[in-house]
Amino acid sequence: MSWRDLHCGELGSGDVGRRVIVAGWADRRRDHGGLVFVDLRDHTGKLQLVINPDRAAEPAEVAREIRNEFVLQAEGEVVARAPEAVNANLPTGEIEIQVERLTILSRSTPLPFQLDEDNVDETLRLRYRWLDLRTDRMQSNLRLSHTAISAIRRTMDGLGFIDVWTPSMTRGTPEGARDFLTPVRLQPGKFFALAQSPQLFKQLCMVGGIDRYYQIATCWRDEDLRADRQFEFRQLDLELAFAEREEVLEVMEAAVVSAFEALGRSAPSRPFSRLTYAESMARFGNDKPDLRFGMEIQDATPATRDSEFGVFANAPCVRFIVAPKVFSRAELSRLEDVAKEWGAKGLAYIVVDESGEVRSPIAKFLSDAELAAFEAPPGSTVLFGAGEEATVARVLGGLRLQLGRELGLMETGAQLFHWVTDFPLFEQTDDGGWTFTHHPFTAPSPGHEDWDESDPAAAHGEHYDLIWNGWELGSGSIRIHDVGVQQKVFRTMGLSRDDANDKFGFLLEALAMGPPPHGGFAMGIDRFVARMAGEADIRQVIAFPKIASGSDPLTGAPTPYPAAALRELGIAALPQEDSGKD
RNA sequence: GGGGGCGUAGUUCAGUUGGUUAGAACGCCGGCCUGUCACGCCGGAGGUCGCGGGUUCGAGUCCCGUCGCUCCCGCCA
Repeated sequence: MSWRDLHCGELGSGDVGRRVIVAGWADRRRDHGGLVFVDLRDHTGKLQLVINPDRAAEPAEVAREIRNEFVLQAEGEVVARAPEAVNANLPTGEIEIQVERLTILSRSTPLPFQLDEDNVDETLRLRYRWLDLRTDRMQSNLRLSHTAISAIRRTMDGLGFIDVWTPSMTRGTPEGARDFLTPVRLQPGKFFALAQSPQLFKQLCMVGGIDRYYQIATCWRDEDLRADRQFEFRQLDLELAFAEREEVLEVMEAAVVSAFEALGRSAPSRPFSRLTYAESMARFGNDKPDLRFGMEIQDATPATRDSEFGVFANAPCVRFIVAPKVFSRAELSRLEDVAKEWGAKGLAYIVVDESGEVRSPIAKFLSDAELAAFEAPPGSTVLFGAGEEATVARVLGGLRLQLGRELGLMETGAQLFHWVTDFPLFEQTDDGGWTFTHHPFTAPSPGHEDWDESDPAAAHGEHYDLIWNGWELGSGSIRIHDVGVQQKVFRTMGLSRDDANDKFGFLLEALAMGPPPHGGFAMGIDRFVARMAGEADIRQVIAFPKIASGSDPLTGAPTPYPAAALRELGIAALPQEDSGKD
């Protein structure tokens, strides 16, 4: 004997005459004094129960006690509603259950918030997440997440990948994000770190002959939380032996497309388009360009080389974007503030109004040839960046995105996926040293193996990012499988031989024992799913997320821990200083 | 570490240039109601206006501090 014969949303007019047992939550009770209606709800939908005291006296008594979110079991006949009583807004609206037996399986106190209320404070929702999970929004998000991830898993399975579990507790890597540390009783004074990613283990799987590895891997990073960042998150993590870049990209495209198809969405067309890092920086001002709109950055450096406008003539780089709007003085002043936040000293502009007339504080310095070079149609504004190339790119890239949002240019409904490739292998640190752009295991591009260790700026790596409408979904690379090259990368980073051996000795050893060429990828699954669900933050697709302050309002974690227990772990908590005092 | 926004019944919100008893809707409690589906009608309870201090005859409203939540920058190999 089971609690129910079928789900609430599974009944229809074809079931009329059946006698069924159903169970679920009381979504709403409408008590007419005699007749009582109850909407019974589960994850499949709602179903109307009718309790008629003339037909069933005992259920009518029970129905009086029902309150919102009581859990009920009802037995009765599926009956067709009279035509005027059909509810067209309800999928089960043509029928109802004429209740003959009604049982309250569990009761509920009044709820801390209404499940049908919009804009409920998120911390309150998370404090009572078990209630929030009952809402259509969360039901739909978690099911969408499952559908997408299942499809991706099936795709990976079909392509010959096997799911290999790698450790959560591993060795700390102080040069990455901050680690979550785990003390261990058997090794007092020492710590495991929670894995920031399975990177090294999946490479070791390749050395171990696994051939094709994947995992929906949980990763932990002790950094500030954001709308798209949690302490712990999942990534689709994969690695292929004997792989060239094209194979990795094909696998990722197949995975992404399969998720779209599983959700019944029109999938992005393959192959995804490509852009080099240099091209992306020049045309869009960043390495994760939003291609849903134009307003591309254009170069004016040659045209302004001999400009009478000193700012242009003296700048190593002059670029501009043309916005399709005539901005007012006040708007331009606000845009200048935006530009300054991105590092500009000011914002030069030329307004070309609807009649083609030019309005600009700098126009008098510009020759006709210069003005002609900007090609601004009537009804537009040219915005300039002048200075160091990196700053100009950042400023104009920032303005472009800001204006794209403000002018609604992004609202095209397009789902644009593309690759950014050919990243520099190294980038300069604040103290003048060099560090990896992606991670230290990325292979140099063919022909870039002989970089100058004191000035490696020109070296390109076999690194690629996957971008979706201006969001970085993930990144990957062909890895180094030559122990000498790996040692050279560590040297370029300023890591001594001893340091490298201490931290990554096991990798260097493995690379010395027959590593196959290999490469892979990692994609943020929660971010991907959040976007698929149309959610602005990943908390809405995670069952029990933390809030921005880094705590869990449901359990109250993290909590202090008894000193005696800490002692056993070989650690002690420092006393917390009063805020506002030294 | 820095910057912006928010904080008023259980919930979502309103609250005028500072003004005397802080409102609405939903929810909750009680009563009535046999075709509703956001059921309806009548009645009721429910507020340290986040907290502390200040200005003022008078503060939800102005000022200072603080706490909480949130978004962003830094950070996230």
